[in-house]
This record gives sequence, C-alpha cells and structure tokens, in this order.
Amino acid sequence: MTQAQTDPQPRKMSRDTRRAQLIEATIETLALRGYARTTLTEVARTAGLSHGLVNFHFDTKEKLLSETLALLAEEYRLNWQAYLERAGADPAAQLAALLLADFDPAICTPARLSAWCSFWGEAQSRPLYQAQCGANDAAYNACIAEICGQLLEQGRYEGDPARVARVLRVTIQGVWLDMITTTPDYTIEEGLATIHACAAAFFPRHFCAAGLIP
Amino acid sequence: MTQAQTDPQPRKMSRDTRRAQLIEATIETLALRGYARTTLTEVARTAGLSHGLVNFHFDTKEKLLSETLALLAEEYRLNWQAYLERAGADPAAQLAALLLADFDPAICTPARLSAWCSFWGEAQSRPLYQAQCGANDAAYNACIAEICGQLLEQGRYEGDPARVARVLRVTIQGVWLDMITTTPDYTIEEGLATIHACAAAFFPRHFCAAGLIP
DNA sequence: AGATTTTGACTGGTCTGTCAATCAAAAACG
DNA sequence: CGTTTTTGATTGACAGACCAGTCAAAATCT
Repeated sequence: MTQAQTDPQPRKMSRDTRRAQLIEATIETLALRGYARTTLTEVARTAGLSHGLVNFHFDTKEKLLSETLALLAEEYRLNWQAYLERAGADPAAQLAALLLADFDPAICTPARLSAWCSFWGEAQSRPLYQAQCGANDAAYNACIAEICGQLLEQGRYEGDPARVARVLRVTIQGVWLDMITTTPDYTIEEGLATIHACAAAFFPRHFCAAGLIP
Repeated sequence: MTQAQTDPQPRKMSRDTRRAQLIEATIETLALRGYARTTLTEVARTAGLSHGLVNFHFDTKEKLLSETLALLAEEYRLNWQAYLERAGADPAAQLAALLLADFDPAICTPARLSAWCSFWGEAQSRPLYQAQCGANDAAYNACIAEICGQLLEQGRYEGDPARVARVLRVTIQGVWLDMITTTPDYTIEEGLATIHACAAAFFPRHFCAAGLIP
C-alpha cells in the first residue's frame, strides 16, 4: 500500500520496482474511484510520486492500464496453477484446490476484485481484456472442464463436463461480483461456502458444504 | 433504436417521451463506449438530438445516469414479477419462471447487459447502485430463497435454502457476465442450459438439462 | 562529470453545464 | 377562420474545469 506523503523514499529505484509500485497504485485507484475517475495524477499521488513519472515509466495511460490488467491476469494464473500443482493427481482434490485458489487472500482482496470489475465494466477495454486474458481464460476453462470430466467419470455422476465446469466458474465469478457490489460484510468464508454448496450439488459423494470430503 | 440522423422528428414531444428516448440512448452508449467514455454529446447524438437537451431534461449527467439505472432496475423487477405471477403456486414452476425471466429477450439484450456491467464496474456508482437496486435486490433474494426453501422441503432435498438460492442467483449473474465479456456467440439458449444444469444439480427430480421436468 | 530519474509547470484537447437565440406548437385574440 | 401572442422545447456557441502528455530544469546516483 501507499507509504506516500511523508516519505523520504530513496530517490532512485529500479525500473521494475517503480513500475510495480505504480501498477499497485493503479489497482487501488481503480478500486477506490472506478475506471472513469482514475487519473494519472490520482495514481501518482496514491503511489506518493509525481504524475510525470507515470508517463516516464509507461508512456501512456493506456499502457499503464494494459500492464495493470496483465499483472492481474498473470498473478491469477500463477495462483491457480500453484494450487493445482500442490493438489496431486486426484480430480476431487484438484477441483477443491481450484475452488480454494480463487479465494486465496492474496487474490481475493477488495481492491483486486474491484479492479477486475472495472475492467469488465469498461466496454472499451474488452478487446484489451481478450488480448490479456483470453489465453489464460481458455487454459483455465480447459483445465477445470478436464477435471470435472474426470470426476464425473470417476464418481459415475451424470452431466456434461463443459457445463458443470462452466457453472462452477461463473458461480465463482458471480460470488466475486457479489462481494464487491453488495453492502459490506461478505466474507471469504461465506463465498467459499457458496461455491462448495455448488460443488456438493454436482458431486455429492466428493463434496459437502464444508468442502472436500476426505 | 435510434431513428436518428435523417429524421424529421416532431419538434415538440412530451417530456416523458424525450426522457425515455435519452435514457435509451444512454443505455446504448454505455454498452458501446463504456462508462468512462459516455459523454453527453455522444448520448445526444445517439438519440438524434443536441447535447443541450440532455441538461435541459436531466439537469446533470449524474442524474441522467441515475435515472438510467433506475429504469433498468425497475424493468428488471417488473419482468421477474410478471413471470412469477404467471407461474402459479407450484415452487418448481415458480423457480423455472424466475430462471426464464432473466433470459427474456426484452431484458437479456447485449446493450442492457453491458449497461448493467458498466454500473457494476464503476466504483463511484456503487452507492448509487445500492440506492437504486438495494431494495429490489433484497426482494428478489427473499423471493428466490423462499421458493428454494419450499422446493427443498417438497422434494426432500438437502441444503440451505439461502445458499442454494444464492448459487442460482450468482450463476445467472455469472452467465450474464460471460455473455458480455467472452468473445461473441454465446446464445440465450446456452445461457439457459447452463442455469438449468445448475438447477438440475440441486433439484434433480424437478429439473433436467432442458429445464423444468413436467 | 555524465547518466538517469524525478518534478511540476505548461499545452492542447475534451467534457460538462450555461445561456441567449431560435423555432414550432398551442392559446388567445380579432 | 386567420392572425398574433405566449409557451416551452431545442439548438449551438461558449466558459470553466479537468486531464493526458510534453518538456526543460532539478535532483540524485554512479
């Protein structure tokens, strides 16, 4: 977060450090003010820097926003892939890991959720969204569909893998949206419970309201 | 849609007609350009009018957007309540009606979905969203939770009514988001099939992939 | 000293909201 | 019924504010 205002920050920092700092400030500003009122001056002030620096490091506002979205997409991808890797080979455990991943406290913060929502809401940024997230989204979809397919087969459940996978995915997205738009007090636990209820409906012998059945 | 540009529109029209016309143009503009790039001039041009008229009829841009959201919220509420009324007293039929309602071609248009998304994404408009939609959302939630409760009991299903209801609701929202953000070609039928798959998972003796079981 | 980062004033452009003038329909009048 | 007046919708030019991007100068580092 901002160590702004009263800081004797080292004047010169590595390019990457400054860029990361500005991107983080962009996420915060998107969350706090929304896409429409996110100005370079506001981003710079949140980072405790002057607005000229934004153009120095990113050339244009568009590139700043583009790289912000790229960062969000990349950290999202790394997160679920890490969870998946730790889950082993069992499809039920893999699915449980994927569901947990999206509620990891590093990913599922108010600021990041709001920032995502800002990008979704901005029609202008939809081609940008496709460019930055299309490949990742496709990989995620293929992955969760594959896992659901295995689990359906293993548990002799009925259902179309692609549709079950899509329900799980959009339920997560819908819960995310809920966490942003509804009045405060929607905890990560409640979000997880909702998605686990959904998983339990499709895979009652593998999931319950509390999550994966051991 | 716009009969703009080449029109010999009657010069004087009723206040309400013009206001409705401008609100419709606002929805289109939000969908096409996003919240951030929605300007009064653009709205007016879409409506085939001069931009001075917007301020004449709505005073400020903020009020225009506020009334646009109010219209969306109201037509949404009227729609699901009408579906519900036609459904009779059976909870399964009521739930089927609620699910269908959100994919009614009058509600579920690209422009309207995008406009909703614009409002969700704009942090600034979140208090406005609560003010305009909070009561409606609460009524909807209470309604679908009640119906799910009845259906759970009637069918001797297991599950928490509030959570089942929330899964269904956020799945609809998630599908809506999908229909906007993913590359084209996501039909209403596919959306309905997804939500029906979800309902079938919770209520397998009442719903199947094709919808309500007769 | 030379290289690089950082600042903040400045510019050109865009947007919102205002307003005086215009215009068409309705009302009042002869 | 034709003419004039009134009403109120409509227009487009304009002012004030704000913002992205530029740049010369300053600060800092090597």
